[in-house]
Amino acid sequence: MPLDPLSSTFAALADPTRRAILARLALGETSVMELAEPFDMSLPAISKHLKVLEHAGLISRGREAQWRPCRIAPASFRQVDFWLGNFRRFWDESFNRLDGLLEEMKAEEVAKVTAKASPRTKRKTSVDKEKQRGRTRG
Amino acid sequence: MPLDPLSSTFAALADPTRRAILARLALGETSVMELAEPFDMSLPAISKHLKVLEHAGLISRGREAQWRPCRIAPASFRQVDFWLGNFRRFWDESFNRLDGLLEEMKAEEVAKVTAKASPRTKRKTSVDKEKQRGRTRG
DNA sequence: AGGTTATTTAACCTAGGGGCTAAATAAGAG
DNA sequence: CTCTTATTTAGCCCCTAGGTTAAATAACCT
Repeated sequence: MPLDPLSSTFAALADPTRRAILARLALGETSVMELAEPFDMSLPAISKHLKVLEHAGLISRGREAQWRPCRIAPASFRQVDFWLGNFRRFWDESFNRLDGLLEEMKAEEVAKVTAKASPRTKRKTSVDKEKQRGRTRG
Repeated sequence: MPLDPLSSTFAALADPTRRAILARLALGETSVMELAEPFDMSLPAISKHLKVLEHAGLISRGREAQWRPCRIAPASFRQVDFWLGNFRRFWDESFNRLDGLLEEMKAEEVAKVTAKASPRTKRKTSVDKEKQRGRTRG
């Protein structure tokens, strides 16, 4: 009965209402009432959606008087992104380039600080590297 | 009845069997029989899963004699990644750093042009800004 | 205490998802 | 044509997801 975390997270994301709620929460923490306002739907329905999102680890909830403010919780998003990473090479062409760019910038940053300025000019394109690369993101 | 693309994609990803199938396909194109082999499940069940994945745009299928080889299809993965990008700032530190760096660079650029050089030392925290930001990946 | 606001729980309904078995289709192989 | 292999379709179950309304909590206000 209890789905694995990734399954319940994806399941939670499969509903447009819930994704809209998350989009709203991306703008900042807010109450159930305000979250419910845009939808033509009863409050219990929204309450259920929030429970699903919370159980999926996509949001967390606090308590302030009679309000239960909701906010984005990063963990499950991170897991989804991580899982997606296994497939990124199938579509993200700029993945390698961006990755290279990041390293370059980091190197420059370091160069400034250490004043050692080892010049990076080479890009990597190898495929094997995909596997061994320490995640730059996540 | 017809869910929006993102919803059916997330729904397709919400099943561990289907994710396992995708993981197998990440290793390369293969037949239904071979995809079914690891699972203690009837072939029709697998067939249904494949149909769901195909309808979600996560795989595509060819025809070779009596086989219908399946392979990863990039489009829907890309869409998921794109959607996820709206939330990346919530967990990806390197994303924020990149974002900050980009803004800094832009600011320097502007400074050069306008020759007004208002020194930027502070990182943005405004929420509104998030909306107008063009995606870095995608 | 009694009232108002915010949110959840309970009980119910319906549609669709994921599984099965049996049968149908598609395409090579003899 | 017939046989075998690969895959899908057709029904049939059962259970859960998402919605509803009515009632229960929770916490503030007077």
